[in-house]
Amino acid sequence: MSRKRITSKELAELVGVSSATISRAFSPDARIGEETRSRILAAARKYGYQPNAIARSLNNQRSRLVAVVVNAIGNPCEAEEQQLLVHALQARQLLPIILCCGDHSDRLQLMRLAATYQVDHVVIFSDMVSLRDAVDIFPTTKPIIVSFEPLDNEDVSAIRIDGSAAADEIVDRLATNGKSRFTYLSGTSSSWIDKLRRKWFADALARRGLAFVADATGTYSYDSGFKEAVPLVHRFKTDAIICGNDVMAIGARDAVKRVLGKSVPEDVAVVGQDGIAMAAWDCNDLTTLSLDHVAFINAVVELIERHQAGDDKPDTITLTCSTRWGATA
Amino acid sequence: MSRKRITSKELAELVGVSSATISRAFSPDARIGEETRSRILAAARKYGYQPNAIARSLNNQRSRLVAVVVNAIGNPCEAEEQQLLVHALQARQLLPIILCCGDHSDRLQLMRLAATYQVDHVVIFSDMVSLRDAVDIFPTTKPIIVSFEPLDNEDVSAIRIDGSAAADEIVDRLATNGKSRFTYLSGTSSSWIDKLRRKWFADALARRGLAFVADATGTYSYDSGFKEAVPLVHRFKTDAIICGNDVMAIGARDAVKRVLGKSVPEDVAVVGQDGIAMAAWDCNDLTTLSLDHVAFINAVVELIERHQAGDDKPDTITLTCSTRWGATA
DNA sequence: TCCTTATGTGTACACGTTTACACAACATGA
DNA sequence: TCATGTTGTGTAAACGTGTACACATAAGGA
Repeated sequence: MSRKRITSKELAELVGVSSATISRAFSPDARIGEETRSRILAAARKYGYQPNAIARSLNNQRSRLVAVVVNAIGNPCEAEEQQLLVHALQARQLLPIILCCGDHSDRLQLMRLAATYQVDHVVIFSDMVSLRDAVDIFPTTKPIIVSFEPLDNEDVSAIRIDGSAAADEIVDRLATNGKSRFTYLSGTSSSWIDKLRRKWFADALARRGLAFVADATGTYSYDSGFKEAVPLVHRFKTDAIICGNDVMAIGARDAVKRVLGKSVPEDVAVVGQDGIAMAAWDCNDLTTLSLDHVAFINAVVELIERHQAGDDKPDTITLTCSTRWGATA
Repeated sequence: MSRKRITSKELAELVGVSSATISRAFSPDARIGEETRSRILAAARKYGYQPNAIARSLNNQRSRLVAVVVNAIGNPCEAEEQQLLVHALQARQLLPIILCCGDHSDRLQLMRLAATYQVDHVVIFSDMVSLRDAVDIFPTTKPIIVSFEPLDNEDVSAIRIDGSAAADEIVDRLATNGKSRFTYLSGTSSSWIDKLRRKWFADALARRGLAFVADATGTYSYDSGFKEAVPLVHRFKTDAIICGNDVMAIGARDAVKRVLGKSVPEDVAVVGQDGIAMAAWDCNDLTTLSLDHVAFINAVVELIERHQAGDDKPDTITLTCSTRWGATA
């Protein structure tokens, strides 16, 4: 019984006006008689007419679609930002198209597909896609990158995140508590975000004449944190594990306690990164280098709004991380 | 420097053919000379031409967009399904538009906005939108509903989930272990999904001459599980809390252990629902009524594929839940 | 009275594709 | 030889909007 959607020309016929007038009834600041408009809106409600956004986009050269490039949806470490962003977009009548690039075989093709939909903005959270590819695939839409290092490309806007001060704070407290055999558990081997996060801590250690005694690499997942922590403790006698994100930190803590039978933080301290909600749960109470997710998304939205308003001047906003002190370090 | 995107007519000019031939070069089974096609594809690569999907959608009456209506992105209880679905869609060259309806002030308007984009399919995970509204807003696109109760509308396809057998199993074991003062912690007061989940357990209890001694209502969140569990134990002396989802179960368990100082499951058993990955983490090891997420999404994708192929006959697929036995019950 | 200006509406085209139709060139079979 | 079919390509219309332009009407000022 699914009746076809009514078109502006058909509605015009029914109301007794031209299709142009229908269009005017739906744009707030168009020259149209007050009486005509209300007659049209009433008829639209009656017949279930809604302007076709696809046709409008083709005409306008504005789709009001936003490509959001992420690694995964499920992983809590990105989920909070995604949720905030989607809400902010929806409040502005923009629709998000999510691209999961994390384990997708051909990220570039996926991004090209999204590009054919003439998205108005591109937000890149994923560290799996290079800046170079992004501007290549979206030549007309300047992407907004979530960056952890200075960009050499002046055509893109970016949010830069600086955790060096917080890392320094954390290392300071750990060293004061007698820790000396620091190790780093990466989330991935290929990401420059991960490399820079490590560098914040490595620099803080260096300032005190210390260095990581060992490194391991996981997959940003609980299981990988659990598994990789074991040799760090066993073979390298670490007494402080810095993890690439909070989920791995929880995994590492579980391994230290359950598999190795050691206490946290007395025997081995565990530090996370991200500051996700779960870190504050009573059963976790994680010490973590945390980012203010709200400020972060506000910055992204700010850039999008400027871009939407036609301001093509790219800009970079820098945010500073803070520390959440928990029971694990 | 963002050069404008090249159009099919312009490319035609460059290659020396008509724009129709350009189009043919991009559709696999069109009548076109092999030599011409490769010449066009080479030129397309050279000038960065990609067909405009918006224009194609307008012409085709097929957008290859899929509206995915969810409560929230962040909440782990839905995230796994979302991730699987998005991947399946991307593999089929379909793009998901996520609609977060959970705490959105005007869900209906949000859905109407998506409807104007002429989405090909609609998948409704959220229990916050009624079937009636959905078919109303997407009259031309038959929605696929994740349903927990028999549908009275023959125009929609649905996945139905049946957890009664698993609930029976769980109640059986708890009763055998001497539990008798069961309580239910809902995730929301307004959802019929939640009501049906509760009914699975209520029926299982009834079969043994038992009934819930008290009810509480949270918000599907850790914090609400933590908070609502306290009075259930204190005032109602419950010895078995059935929770609306896993996250609340983790919160409830924490409250029982840390705030009330009781042991789980000896003093109070805690049961979750969903079977999310986190439930299996060493620190949680939750007993939970769990759904096979892969089978679930496979069913959704199956319905989408049929619909995409032009099969308009609605169908209902039923899935049965199983039990994950952990250390909390 | 006429000129000017504001207001409301219709006409026609553009946005970038896809595709039905027509047609030319060429091959095939009798 | 001609009728028939196949192949490759161009022409033109359609998809459903938004909007520049033209125009008719009404209002206001001299």
